[in-house]
Amino acid sequence: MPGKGKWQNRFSGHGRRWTMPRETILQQLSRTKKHQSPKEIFSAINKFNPGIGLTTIYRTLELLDKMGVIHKLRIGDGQVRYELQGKEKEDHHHHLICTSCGKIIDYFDFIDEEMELIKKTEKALTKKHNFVINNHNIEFYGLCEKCR
Amino acid sequence: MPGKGKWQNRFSGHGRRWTMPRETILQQLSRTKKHQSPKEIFSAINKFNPGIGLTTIYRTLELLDKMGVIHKLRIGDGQVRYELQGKEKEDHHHHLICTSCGKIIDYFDFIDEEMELIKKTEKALTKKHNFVINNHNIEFYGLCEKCR
DNA sequence: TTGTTATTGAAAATGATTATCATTGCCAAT
DNA sequence: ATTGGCAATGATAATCATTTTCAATAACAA
Ligand SMILES: [Mn+2]
Ligand SMILES: [Mn+2]
Ligand SMILES: [Zn+2]
Ligand SMILES: [Zn+2]
Repeated sequence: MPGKGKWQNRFSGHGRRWTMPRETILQQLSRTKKHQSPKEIFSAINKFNPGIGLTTIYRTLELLDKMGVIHKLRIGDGQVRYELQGKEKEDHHHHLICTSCGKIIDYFDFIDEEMELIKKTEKALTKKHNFVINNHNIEFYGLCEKCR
Repeated sequence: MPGKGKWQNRFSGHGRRWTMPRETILQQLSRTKKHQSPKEIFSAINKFNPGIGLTTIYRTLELLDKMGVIHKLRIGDGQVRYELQGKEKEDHHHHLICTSCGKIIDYFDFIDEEMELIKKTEKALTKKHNFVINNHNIEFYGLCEKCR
């Protein structure tokens, strides 16, 4: 059944429901590659759909993150940020964060080499500390073109 | 003038003052290798020195971080954490964080290889995005022995 | 010793996130 | 197509970490 919406199938039949707010929030996340905070998402949606509450945004984002549909970012600016989680290997990336203005740049360089190192490290750490690793995070901090 | 305290010289003569609260906070940070939150540091100090306020803890930690004496950690548990910043190359490490109980493990494995990759990436990113990189952060998330 | 001013601590303010709870509406079963 | 159970919602209040304010204090250069 094509045209049902890209994500609906991930909600049906799991005790979860496909609702208008969730669809709207996913649309807003799809609309840009920016890393949006709950408040930003709320503001954007609120302009044309004032019915959706900030609480729902928070809850939905948390759920989508747990489902692996989106990715939660904690740069240090006082609010959490989210971006859509691509499914392809080429979508995997990390971030360059300006400590002055908060600008975030996605970078995709050396990801292969990085993945190799990550795998090796993961393996060693899993064995050494009896730890199951599910995820990793790499970020560079510095000053962007405008701020330095 | 030896025995003046390990850090005093970093405060004198820079418009900064060497005070009892600062010394106490640095002592508390030295007392353990744990990654302590402001509140935890406050509680520990408060037991034997109830005069030092939580506000001062916050301000001092921020200052020490800016001075490069300590390192700020933002794992996702709702509060910032700090650890002493070692000066030797061997002190450089990253973290393994349990998403269930919040346990943090320092690891020092593959740091050399990592540094090589980091340098290469930094170089490329600096050129490509005209960005000055000052710092980086790497962490693995997963489940610790007890939680999995 | 003294004047300047960085530092401090108590209290209040801020601001993001979470909890509560009555209401709504999705959807599987009929 | 209807409906009953319960997941989801939204308004509101509560939490809780961090920041701001401001008057009092104390480090330290002169
Ligand atoms: Mn990104
Ligand atoms: Mn550490
Ligand atoms: Zn910038
Ligand atoms: Zn654990």
